[in-house]
Amino acid sequence: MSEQSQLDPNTYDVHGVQDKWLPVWDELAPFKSGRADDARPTKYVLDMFPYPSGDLHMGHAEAYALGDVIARYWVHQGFNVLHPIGWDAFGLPAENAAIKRGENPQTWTYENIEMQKSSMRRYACSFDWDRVMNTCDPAYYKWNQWLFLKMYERGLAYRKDSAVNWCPSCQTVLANEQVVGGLCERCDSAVTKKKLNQWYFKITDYADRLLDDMSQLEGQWPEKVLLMQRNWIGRSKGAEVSFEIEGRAEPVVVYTTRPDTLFGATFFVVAADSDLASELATGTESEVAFNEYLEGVKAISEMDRLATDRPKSGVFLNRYAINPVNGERIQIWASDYVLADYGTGAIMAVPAHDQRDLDFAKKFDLPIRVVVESETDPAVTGQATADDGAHINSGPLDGLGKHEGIEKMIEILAERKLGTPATNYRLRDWLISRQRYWGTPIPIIHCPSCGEVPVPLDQLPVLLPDASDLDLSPKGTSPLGAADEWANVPCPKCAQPARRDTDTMDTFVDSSWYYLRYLNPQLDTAPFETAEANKWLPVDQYVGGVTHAILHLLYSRFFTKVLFDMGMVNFEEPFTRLLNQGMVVMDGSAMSKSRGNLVRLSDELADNGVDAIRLTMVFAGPPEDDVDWADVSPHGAKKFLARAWRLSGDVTSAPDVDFANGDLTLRKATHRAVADAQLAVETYRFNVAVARTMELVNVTRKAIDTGCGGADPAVREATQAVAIMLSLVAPYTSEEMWERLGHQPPMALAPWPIVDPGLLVEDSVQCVVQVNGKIKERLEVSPNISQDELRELAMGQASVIAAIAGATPKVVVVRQPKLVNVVLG
RNA sequence: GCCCCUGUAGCCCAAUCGGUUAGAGGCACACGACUUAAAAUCGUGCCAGUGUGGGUUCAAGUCCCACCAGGGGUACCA
Repeated sequence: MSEQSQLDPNTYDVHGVQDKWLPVWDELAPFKSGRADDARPTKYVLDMFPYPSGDLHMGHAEAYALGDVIARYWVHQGFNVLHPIGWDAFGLPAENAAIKRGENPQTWTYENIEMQKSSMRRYACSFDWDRVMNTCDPAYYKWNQWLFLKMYERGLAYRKDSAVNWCPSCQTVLANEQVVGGLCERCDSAVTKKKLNQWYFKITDYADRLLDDMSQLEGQWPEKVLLMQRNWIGRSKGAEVSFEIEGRAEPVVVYTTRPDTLFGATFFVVAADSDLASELATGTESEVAFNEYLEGVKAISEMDRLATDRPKSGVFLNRYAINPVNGERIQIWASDYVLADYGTGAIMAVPAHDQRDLDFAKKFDLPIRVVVESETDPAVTGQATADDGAHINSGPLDGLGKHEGIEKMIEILAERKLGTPATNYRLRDWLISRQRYWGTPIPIIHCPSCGEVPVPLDQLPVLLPDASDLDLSPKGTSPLGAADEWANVPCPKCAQPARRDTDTMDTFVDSSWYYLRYLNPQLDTAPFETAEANKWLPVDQYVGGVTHAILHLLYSRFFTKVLFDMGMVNFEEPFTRLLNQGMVVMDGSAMSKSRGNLVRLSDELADNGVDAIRLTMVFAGPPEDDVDWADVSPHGAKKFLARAWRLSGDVTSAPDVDFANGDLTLRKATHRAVADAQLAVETYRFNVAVARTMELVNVTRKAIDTGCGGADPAVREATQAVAIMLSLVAPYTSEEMWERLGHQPPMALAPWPIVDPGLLVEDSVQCVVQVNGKIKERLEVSPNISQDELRELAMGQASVIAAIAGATPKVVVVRQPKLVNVVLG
């Protein structure tokens, strides 16, 4: 009571309730999930953890408001909910900010984390604050290194030379996701390729499982995300076929999805930038022309390469391959339309049935042979035909359709040992090396005599050297390379002078397993405890932006499968349900300073308070849709909260009053509202749940003012239901209402109202009687009227008899209790 | 180019299974109350036939086909 006296009981004080309840919640810790004696069933709600670049913004406000609805709902439903938060704290922005301001990336990062943490507390996120962790803590990245070494042991971490994305301005490699339209996402320079020796995770070993296990996620993840992952993995089935090359001892293998069109292969193309192309060109009269062409190809920027309507180019190598099924001598060309790193880097070209091959054939006047019957002639129309049809000009395949043709050809090739069935993937291994400072050092030591030597597990973590002694500005090699004292160490095997690997890991490694670290963020003997993992995981509900639809979610799924194979977890998919929230935009476009449409979260919170902003986010529309701040009304949300709050002051019955004697109409409305809201929350229609709550507030207001009055027990029942439903989105208002209603905090732990099915049943429902679909009569009938009874009743109505006018009904459709339709001839 | 999603009042959005006269909620607007007045607040009210054209059905916002518009994904993957 002493606390309440600080607030004016007649005025809804937005900031007053925040200041009042925040310390109380800190004290009561209603969302603590680690108690050993907790017998409640478990749920794990996970929000994608934030990157600590400055304070929270509108996007965070939306995402965390949505995750909170689910977490708080499950708590009210009696679950022991694990809802943790941490920071994805390694990464380039910290390094860039440090370079710009001359600060230490570590200082910058931890300052931002503290700022975000305090904003989140005030925003009343239902996090378990005992489980906080940051990926840049040595206690965390130690286990990145441990996992890396376990992967290395299993042959899943390896080094290779490869052409990687390189930004000549930033002087660093870029991940695929940092190349936008061929340009560096930060400085807009044209990205080039550079051959470097880098570390990779062998995610391609898991391609089939990553693809096939998606069937478990069907219906639980957005269809769009599953589709994007399927496309990204890009499994295709076909065959590998050997072609003899004149003047070369070894045959060359090509991959094709259409082995049935082999009789239509009229030339052969190798990727211009492949080793094979150079080898075939060397010593021929085309060598000079080829080298010129290759230089030209290398000079083309990534951006230009992406142009789809680029004309085909290439050079004849003056070499010939032999078509294995018909013995034909076919020309070998080099071109950049064949990719060196997909399949075998060489193809059989079937111009009649592949558009790219046809474009090439027409440009260089190469032969075109139709082998699958179609109405149009590709050579004339310029359109390759890929439809099913009968094979022609194909010897033993003649007359067969596409599917049988493929099978038959594979059979023939196998018999003659010229080919085998084969599967190819678009997915590439995951390049994890970064030439950056602010990341996890790769725990490998390079020894001149022993080669790659893993850092012994008992010497982990390999700590980052102090940034203040290093030049972090981009210069094309890792800043760690300059830390000689750090890098020069004796080889763990032979004790001779050796050198640490100076690259750091991609930060996607950090986020691939953080959901397991929350179980025991302080644990010093393992990344996590298997028993705890099997108790809490897989995550029941994951919430985050669709921007991570492919990379983060694919990598996390990969890690989980590796951990499963290592026997460390007993599940193979980490996230059971996934919700992708939309973005917060302004006037239809993404907010940005340069556009001048930035809405500051701190301003919005100051004007309307935490609850109103959370409510606005949730009520704006379906959670997957973008919230356009121009279309919503935080002020309206605040008004509604005041309206709801006012109810709690008008309830005059005692807290323990028996609802059974309350006004029946209001009781029914309450139970209907709770039942609807419950269903809406469970099906992600949070905006609808809010609308139901608003409706109940309106009905209760009327009951108090012009109906049964504030003393009726039903008014208390309704108002308490409002408070609980509201606690999913507006925890401060809800807690305040709960106290005014005579209850103890924390209201977050109050049980969800139990719906009485008896109160959902109506005494009577309206039934329409149609004749030929036109409404002739409305009847009040019992909800459990029988089909025959209703038919009889309807057919007896004067208006219906008049409308039928003596005709014989063709059919009478009865959908009791709501509809009868009499259909005349 | 290919693939996917979405089109409901001025605006944001609702509408288990196909089933009453499409409307739960909100914004905006109009009017009324309060006020010297205005703002704020409270109350009352208003508006579309579901992008277009076909089809299936006794019955279509809901299912099917085509087109149009908007949004997203992808980029020569053989």
